[in-house]
Amino acid sequence: MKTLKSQNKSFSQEIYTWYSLFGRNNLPWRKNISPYRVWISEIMLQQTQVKTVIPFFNKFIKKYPTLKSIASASEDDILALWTGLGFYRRAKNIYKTKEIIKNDFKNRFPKNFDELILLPGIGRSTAGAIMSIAYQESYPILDANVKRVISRYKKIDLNGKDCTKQLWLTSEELTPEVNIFEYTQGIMDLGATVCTSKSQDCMRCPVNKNCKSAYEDINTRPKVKKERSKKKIYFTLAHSNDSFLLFKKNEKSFWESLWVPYDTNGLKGNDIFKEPANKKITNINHLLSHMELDITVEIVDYKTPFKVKTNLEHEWISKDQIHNYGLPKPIMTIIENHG
DNA sequence: AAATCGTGGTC
DNA sequence: TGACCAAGATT
Repeated sequence: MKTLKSQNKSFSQEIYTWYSLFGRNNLPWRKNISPYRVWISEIMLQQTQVKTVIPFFNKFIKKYPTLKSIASASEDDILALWTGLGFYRRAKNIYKTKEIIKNDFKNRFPKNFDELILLPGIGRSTAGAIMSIAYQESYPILDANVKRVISRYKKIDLNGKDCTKQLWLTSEELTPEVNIFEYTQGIMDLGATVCTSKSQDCMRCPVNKNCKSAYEDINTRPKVKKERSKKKIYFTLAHSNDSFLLFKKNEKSFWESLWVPYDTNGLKGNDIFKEPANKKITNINHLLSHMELDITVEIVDYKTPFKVKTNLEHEWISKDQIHNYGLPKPIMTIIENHG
């Protein structure tokens, strides 16, 4: 019988070995690993670069180091720690999930994939990451790194139909039963440092031998051509005695549940404000992923805070308390710079 | 199932 | 410098 046992190590073994030599071991969520910390980091890392997440993760963990410590946190508490990070639904989902874990799991972090994937904000990839990193059980992931690495390795067209299904099947095939922790971290590190979206350093790649795209100058990026719709927003930001009048945004749209100035809804003369002692208008162009905001903010200064006649949820928030509230980045910037 | 959901890194 | 895109999930 012809035994064609390959002299080469398998894909996962190569990744494992490479990780032990070149893995990024200094990332904060790779220290003191717990299911809770893995969960928080994985949520923050969704569609967000490592470099961006690091300070947010550290700040979050400093305030809420454990599942127990976050048990009684409010949604606003969690949103406050998300200010400036974006995709604020993630923070709301962290709130929902910790409530579910508290009420339905006796505040013990779920250990099964089937339980994890039912939790808000945890999809297949995040559940797989928690299983493999926190519990060291063999589950595939499919984040941007894995997508890129295996699509090049197997030459899967990222613009093709059903490519997501193919990618998941491929990720399953390549995912090992053993050393799952190192493999999962390793393939992400490989995608982040060697096989990046803008450069393919095939010379340093541990799986270049069987890679169908090795040393090819290919572009595996999917075509994304999205028109950004434009939206005008008119805010009136009342300020007095170092406090700012903010309203909780309750529409099911962007920045939901964050605190913003009064939205005049495009009406020039607004109803709930008296004539201010001083006013100033600033204009900001702010990009979201799917739209372009043209924000006009009229900052109106008053000698003393006044009672606001409205049914809208609102508060006068002092500057030293502002960081306990969830605000969109551009609004936070305006407030920090005013005064 | 295409749209929605943020912000900053990177070149 | 504008454009791509990043440890995706949800509806």
